[in-house]
Amino acid sequence: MTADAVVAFEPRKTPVQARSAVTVEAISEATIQVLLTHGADRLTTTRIAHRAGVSVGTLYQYYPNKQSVLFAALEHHLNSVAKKVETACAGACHKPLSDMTKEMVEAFVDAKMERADISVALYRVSADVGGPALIKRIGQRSRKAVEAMLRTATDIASPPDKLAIEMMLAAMGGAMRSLLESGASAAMFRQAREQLVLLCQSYMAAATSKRL
Amino acid sequence: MTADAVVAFEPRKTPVQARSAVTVEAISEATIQVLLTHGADRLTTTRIAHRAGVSVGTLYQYYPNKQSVLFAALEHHLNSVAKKVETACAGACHKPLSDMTKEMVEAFVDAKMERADISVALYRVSADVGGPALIKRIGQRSRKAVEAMLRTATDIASPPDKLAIEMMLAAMGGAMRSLLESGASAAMFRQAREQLVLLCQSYMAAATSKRL
DNA sequence: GGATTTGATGAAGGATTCTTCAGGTTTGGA
DNA sequence: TCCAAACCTGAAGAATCCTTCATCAAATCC
Repeated sequence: MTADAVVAFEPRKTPVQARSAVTVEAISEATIQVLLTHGADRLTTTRIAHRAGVSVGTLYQYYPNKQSVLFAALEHHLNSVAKKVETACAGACHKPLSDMTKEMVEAFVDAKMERADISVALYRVSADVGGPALIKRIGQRSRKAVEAMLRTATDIASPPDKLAIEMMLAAMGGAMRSLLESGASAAMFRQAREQLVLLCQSYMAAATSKRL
Repeated sequence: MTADAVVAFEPRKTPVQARSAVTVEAISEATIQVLLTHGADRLTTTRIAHRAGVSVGTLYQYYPNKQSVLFAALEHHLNSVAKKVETACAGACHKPLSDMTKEMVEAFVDAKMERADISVALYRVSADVGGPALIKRIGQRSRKAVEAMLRTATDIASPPDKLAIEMMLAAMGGAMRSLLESGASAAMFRQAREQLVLLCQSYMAAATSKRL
């Protein structure tokens, strides 16, 4: 998974008939399932194919290699989370800074928690698949969404700058990762969610020098 | 690297003679070097041994398996960082909250940055070796150090609670990871350091309800 | 100086996994 | 009905890599 290997991550063939579309979906699902039930170490292409109810050859008809299968799963998950954050940002415009921050953070936490098991499983393989680069890319998208939202805040003159927003997102993501990987209880998550909101709110407020 | 495999992570034999102590040290160094020059994918026990100037058999005389070699390297790095944070905490007692926070955060950032390359290389293999569990354990140690420091703050009645401190440390570590993995420039790091200090300061202040 | 313990060697065993491809099956249209 | 394209199969090739162990060298002790 060196950087240049990423070029070989694109899917190999696009489904044409309905049955192959089903196959691809099954492989995608199976990947997560194998990850959850067997762990990252015993995640083999053969096992994924078997779980999906197809043969290995079929898997390799749609993905050029094992990494691309995992990459697709990771990408799907991160996109899903990012989309929810973006939706929350769009829905929280024209409100006070702390309100929009709260809604955004909660959307993120909830998106991650919704399938905590998948999140944790994917953290485990992220590094093997160029996860950091993907996270960086998707993180930029989220940053823009947050930035756009903050520009409409009703109680600040100018929004925090780019770096501050990136910092907040990185901190938010990192804190969430710690929590998920430590296998915290549901009760602890409720408290942690509040804390994370507070953390982001206080930072956003502090990073906003001038108020109206 | 499932949980039960961790039992096999302890070193196999302790060096008795001077030459073997040298060997162990060489293996440790070589591990990092191979990781940096060849990448995580081409990190093999044979290569590590070769780089260390010994044979594979020697390596297996001190480590029960490949994972334990990496685990030792990760542990060494994290301990080193934690120690610096603890030292900073000890040296920042009896000061205002924001001062101690600043010193602590800066110590952490500087410790990570000192060998940014190693930090990044180890992030890459962390998951393969049970890194999260180790991070959790060492994180607890750091939390206690921070907690003890905060209890001596001159300008607050009671320090933030356990969860808040854990949250801050998780956010701080996560943000740092993001930064390092994104390969930010030195100039950006200087700004990021300030931002991270601000983030932690504002959160600590917010998490402290009652002031004197 | 000889015996014992500690340390080092590295070829070879053993196991696993990724990936391919030649050949068979199903689908959909003409 | 028949054909071409799309799809699927899964045994086998090929490449790695981890780990061991019988054997040799060095160091320490008595």
